[in-house]
Amino acid sequence: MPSVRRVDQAERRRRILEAALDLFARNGFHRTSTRQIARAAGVAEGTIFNHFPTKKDLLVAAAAQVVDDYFREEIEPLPRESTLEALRETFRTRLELGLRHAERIRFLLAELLSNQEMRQAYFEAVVLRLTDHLVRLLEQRIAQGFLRPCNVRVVAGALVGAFLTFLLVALLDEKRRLLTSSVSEISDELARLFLYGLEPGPAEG
Amino acid sequence: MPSVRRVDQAERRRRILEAALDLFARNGFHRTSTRQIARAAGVAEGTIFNHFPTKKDLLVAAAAQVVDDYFREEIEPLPRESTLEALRETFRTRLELGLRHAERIRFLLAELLSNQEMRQAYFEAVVLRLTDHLVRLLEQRIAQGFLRPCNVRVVAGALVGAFLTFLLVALLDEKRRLLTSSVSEISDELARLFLYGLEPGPAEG
DNA sequence: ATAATATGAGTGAGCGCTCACTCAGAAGGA
DNA sequence: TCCTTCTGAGTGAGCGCTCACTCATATTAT
Repeated sequence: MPSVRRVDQAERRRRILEAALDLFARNGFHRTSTRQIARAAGVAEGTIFNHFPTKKDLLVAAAAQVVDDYFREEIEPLPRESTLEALRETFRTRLELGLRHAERIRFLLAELLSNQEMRQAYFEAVVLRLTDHLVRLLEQRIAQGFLRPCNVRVVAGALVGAFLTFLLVALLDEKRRLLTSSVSEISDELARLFLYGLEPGPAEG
Repeated sequence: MPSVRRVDQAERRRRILEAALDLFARNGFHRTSTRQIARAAGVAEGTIFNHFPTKKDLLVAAAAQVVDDYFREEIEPLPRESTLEALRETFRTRLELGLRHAERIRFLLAELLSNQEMRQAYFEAVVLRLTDHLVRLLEQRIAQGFLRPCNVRVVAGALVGAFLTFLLVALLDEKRRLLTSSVSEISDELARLFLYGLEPGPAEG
């Protein structure tokens, strides 16, 4: 039977991680001191180091938390009915989820870009996971004849890129000079772009 | 006539900036000390502060340098002949230039993501500049009837996103598990994707 | 000689992390 | 039940260190 003590311990750890992630996302890893984290978590500074050997371990745990939270809500496969509808809905739900997690995703990306040691692990966890999923979906639908054959890895990269960029732009564009459309308008246009391309043609109607 | 001293001064400033940018790109802003910069530039630590009041000023100047260097090589408008060819060539030259500047672009992006103060200024300088250029090109070609009407801002965002993502992936994917194709293959596929879309059709041949 | 500039040891602030100590609560004997 | 002993997580002042930045002095150009 788990003692009362152990429950409290897990809860304390969770609170420290929560406080750290919150501060990292708002102010960045380097601008956040362990003293600040302790104050925000309502514990003594030393307690942090009972749960996480170093500040870097806290960073790694925080980054893992972001990835886990994002992928908890599963990316469901495109329904078979209409490819355009399916693409649009996938874009919409993913963009909305991303925008909800935007601050934390920015923190994760910033760390990935500036922290050489974290790249390998999280590149695998985030980018490969996203694109592998897309690659499987694309291959399946090409086999079914719904999409033309193509270099699926390049196309998957472009899809992830278009998606990530909207998150970044949403974060950077505080004056809303670029993100003037709504999420559903954007999803609409992206779905049409990737399905029909930019060439004028009969697909337009 | 400019004195020898003044030439030396400008040259010194340039060397300090060069050394700082090099170290920032390799190790990140926070992991680079002013002592390191001084040693790399071959000057005393105090000299840095004669040219740049604070370390942050050095960061701002370094970031500006990256933007200037990237945009020095002008983005020429698409030639009129073949839209597919033009798109492909634009992607190819931009990707190659980006890959040459990759480490510095990563540094710039990392700072943009983690440094709240720099966002406003550099968002304008980088993202708006790139997309505004694309928006103008797209509108022009739509008016000429070469492309279907569309939400040009969304499409421009997707193009910039696909482009940026390949740079990021190139930087993160050390084991080359995603970037298995050559730059020209990638440009080829992207041009076809954005022009014809993914739907099977007569455009395929 | 004078002004302009370069120098680098020095400064204090702030950092991650430690460790001697505290004390609530579990364990156990009577 | 009550008292004693044991345990280990929690605590926070403080350590050692690094940092950006300063300033008295040296060097150099005119």
